Amino acid sequence: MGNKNVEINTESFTPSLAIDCVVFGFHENELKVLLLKLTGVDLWALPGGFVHNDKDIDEAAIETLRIRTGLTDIFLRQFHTFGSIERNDPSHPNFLIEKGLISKDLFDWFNQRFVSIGYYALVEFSQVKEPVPGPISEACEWCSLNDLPTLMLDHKAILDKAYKALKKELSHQPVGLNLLPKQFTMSELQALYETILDRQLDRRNFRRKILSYGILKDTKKFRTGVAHKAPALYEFDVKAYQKANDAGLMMGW
Amino acid sequence: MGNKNVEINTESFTPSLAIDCVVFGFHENELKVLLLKLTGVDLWALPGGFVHNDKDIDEAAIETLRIRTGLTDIFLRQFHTFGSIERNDPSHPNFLIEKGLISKDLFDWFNQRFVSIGYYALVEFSQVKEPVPGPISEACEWCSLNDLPTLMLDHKAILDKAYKALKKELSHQPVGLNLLPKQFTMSELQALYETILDRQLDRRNFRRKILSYGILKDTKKFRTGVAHKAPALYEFDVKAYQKANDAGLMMGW
DNA sequence: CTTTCTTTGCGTCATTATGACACTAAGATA
DNA sequence: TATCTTAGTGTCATAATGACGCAAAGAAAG
Repeated sequence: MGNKNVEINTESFTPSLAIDCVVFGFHENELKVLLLKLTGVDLWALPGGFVHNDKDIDEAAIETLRIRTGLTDIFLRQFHTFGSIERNDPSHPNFLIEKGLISKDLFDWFNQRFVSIGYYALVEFSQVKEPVPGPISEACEWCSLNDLPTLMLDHKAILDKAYKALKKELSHQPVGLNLLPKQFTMSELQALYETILDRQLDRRNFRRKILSYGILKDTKKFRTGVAHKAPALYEFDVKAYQKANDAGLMMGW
Repeated sequence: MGNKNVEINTESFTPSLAIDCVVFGFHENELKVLLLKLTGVDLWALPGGFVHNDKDIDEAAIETLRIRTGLTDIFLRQFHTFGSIERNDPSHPNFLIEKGLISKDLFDWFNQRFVSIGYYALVEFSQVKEPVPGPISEACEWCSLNDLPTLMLDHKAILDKAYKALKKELSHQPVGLNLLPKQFTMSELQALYETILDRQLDRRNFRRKILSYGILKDTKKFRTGVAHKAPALYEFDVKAYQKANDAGLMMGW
């Protein structure tokens, strides 16, 4: 079962090191995460990978994202490194072999102690047309944060920590450019904030505050064809957005 | 020169992984960092260490701190993992051997690619009586952040990032309990904040704000014997402090 | 075509938080 | 006793925030 697919040149990887990516997307007013379903088992995993000996760890994250989503130039943030000893489940390599996910010659590699560097990514949902599974997995899908399947090892803990980091980031940096399409309505932007913060916000106060940052550009266009009054379409003013991002703190939601 | 001292059982360490600690202290209105001076060279380094195969990475940081300061129960935060490929200077192991800092049989170990997990620690300056150097170093001293010596490899970058992280933390969590003695005056607390933020604060507004958080307890005692009006002594209300810490954000300095 | 309903866009108002600054009291020193 | 410096308290104007009202723009229903 798919052993042939798994060709890992373990020689070229830095031992003990892994990276895991929590890829967030926003769709239908829900936060989604990109997950891989292990082949033949009802277990899911975060997209991840190993670190090349002669590459930055950031490169490993970028490469993982490219492989799964096809996207380069993704918003990425390292948020935590996971290195507790319990995360290293000694039965895990056996499990992988039993399920035919890896071949026996990879046992030693997977039997190491791994420390995993966690990254989270923000991507525009619609840009990821067909996420591709890896050699160990049979599916790569967006899963709603509110309805997650069972995750491998400590991946649930990693995901939770990433979500917390994202929540925190939202209070200091204008998140949104990376999660929304080019043009969007005020309501859509607010929905994103409400979803991430998991809290209702007053419509009018939200508009006042977000506009006061001066990072939005009114496109003078309107979303038509939808019910009710046609809402104005906004874009991010990329220049001002970057400036606000560098300046940092604009907190308080 | 001191080769005898360096006995590292590299077998028991997780390969490729190192940890570095940025230990902050506050003394005479200055932020200090604990640094080690390499033996016989005018180069300094952050206290650090390797990770035992069967220990959490956090343990490695705790152990490093214990060895250098004698303190257990230290405030510790993982803030970033450094894994760029440039940080791995291939001439570094040679340098260590040339200077007699390590013996040749350790060459292979030090010649690996290392990824370093950065922690910062906050300690009460006076509690660290006599910081102890390691096998590679001849001195362990507090150095003022404003007047740092030349640091090894990318340790300056690590230190800078730690300082930034501390600054950020200050806006969200009540830092101070760990950096000040049990009892302190309002001015001393303010000086700490001003030092970390590197910015002057209005005396009266600072008092109002910090008191509004309800994390301070008036001890009803006064610092006597000093010049001018005797200032009141405060303590942290540990319970309220922890609560504020858990609740998170109270931002805005 | 008119009414109804929902969403958008703009605004008000009271409360709170913030920054700037004045004044008095306490205690050491001259 | 006068002087000087720091501590402690308060004021005031302005900015930021939270709660909420209302009219206009359409789509849908009658």
